[in-house]
Amino acid sequence: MKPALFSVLCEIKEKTGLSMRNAQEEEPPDPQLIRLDNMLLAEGVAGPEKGGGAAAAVSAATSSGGMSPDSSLEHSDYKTKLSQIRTIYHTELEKYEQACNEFTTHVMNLLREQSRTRPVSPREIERMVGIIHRKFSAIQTQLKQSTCEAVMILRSRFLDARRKRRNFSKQATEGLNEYFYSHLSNPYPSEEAKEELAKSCGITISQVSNWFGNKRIRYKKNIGKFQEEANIYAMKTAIGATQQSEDSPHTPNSTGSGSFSLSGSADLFLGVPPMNGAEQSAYHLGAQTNGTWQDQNTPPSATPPISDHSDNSD
DNA sequence: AACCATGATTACGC
DNA sequence: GCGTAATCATGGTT
Repeated sequence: MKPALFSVLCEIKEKTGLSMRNAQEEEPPDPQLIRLDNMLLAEGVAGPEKGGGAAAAVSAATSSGGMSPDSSLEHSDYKTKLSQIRTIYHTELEKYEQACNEFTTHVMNLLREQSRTRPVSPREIERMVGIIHRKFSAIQTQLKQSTCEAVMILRSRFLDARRKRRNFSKQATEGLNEYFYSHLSNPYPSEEAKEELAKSCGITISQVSNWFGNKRIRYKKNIGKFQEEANIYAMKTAIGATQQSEDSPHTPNSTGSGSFSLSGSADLFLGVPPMNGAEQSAYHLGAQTNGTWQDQNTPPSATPPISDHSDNSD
């Protein structure tokens, strides 16, 4: 008697409540959650356990950053921090899952128990479970979000080289400057030259490229400021070249920087005082000052298409 | 602390 | 992919 009555009442409840609750019945895919999942997976936080996970994370980080393969010390530090995040994430996740299961079973038992004294349909229980799961998954999403944030912060801390900037050694800067000022009319080192510079200066090729990029732009922006430096290096290379030519009349093959063929640029440097020349001094560096090196492939005027100097005999 | 120098990154163009 | 220009973030200096 009672079961039959209850089932009827349940049916009525279903019908009245249907319109209200049907809306939240199906759950949307939630693109943000997917995004978070993907990121955590890519970061190696959510992936397979240990070892492979961390390695994958580091490789992903390095590949995306395009960093140099060295600096493994920082990476190991990064790795430990990342695995810390991983463990926290996993324990939290597990905790939530467990809590969710416990709560769900608890509620289910409760409802089942209550179904003896009041009309509770199985569907209602099901729906309740769904609600609980949704609530917990919302919490999980939050956990994922904060984990993602933590990883991002970690990455920006450790992998962003700007934060770990060290000035190059004196010799390195010297070598770079030497090349720059001795090729002032066309300060674009070839791949080979970059390689040589990198090797001799103890830095990477991309660092050489960065350096030249920065140097060109900063030089061009404020030639006056670099006048003194230019003179010093021009003098230096000139002296080096003369010494070398006295010593042995061969083309230098060591760093490729030697030789004084500053054609239009270095001839008057010796007479320019370090301080006053700033304003009117853009003169003596000729081509590159007004032309600003612009296009390397189409020389504006009488320059022959073959590179810049007489020295590069390779 | 303010300031400049400097290496690295980003956005964009070719 | 390499270049410029702008920008960021840190290292040194004052």
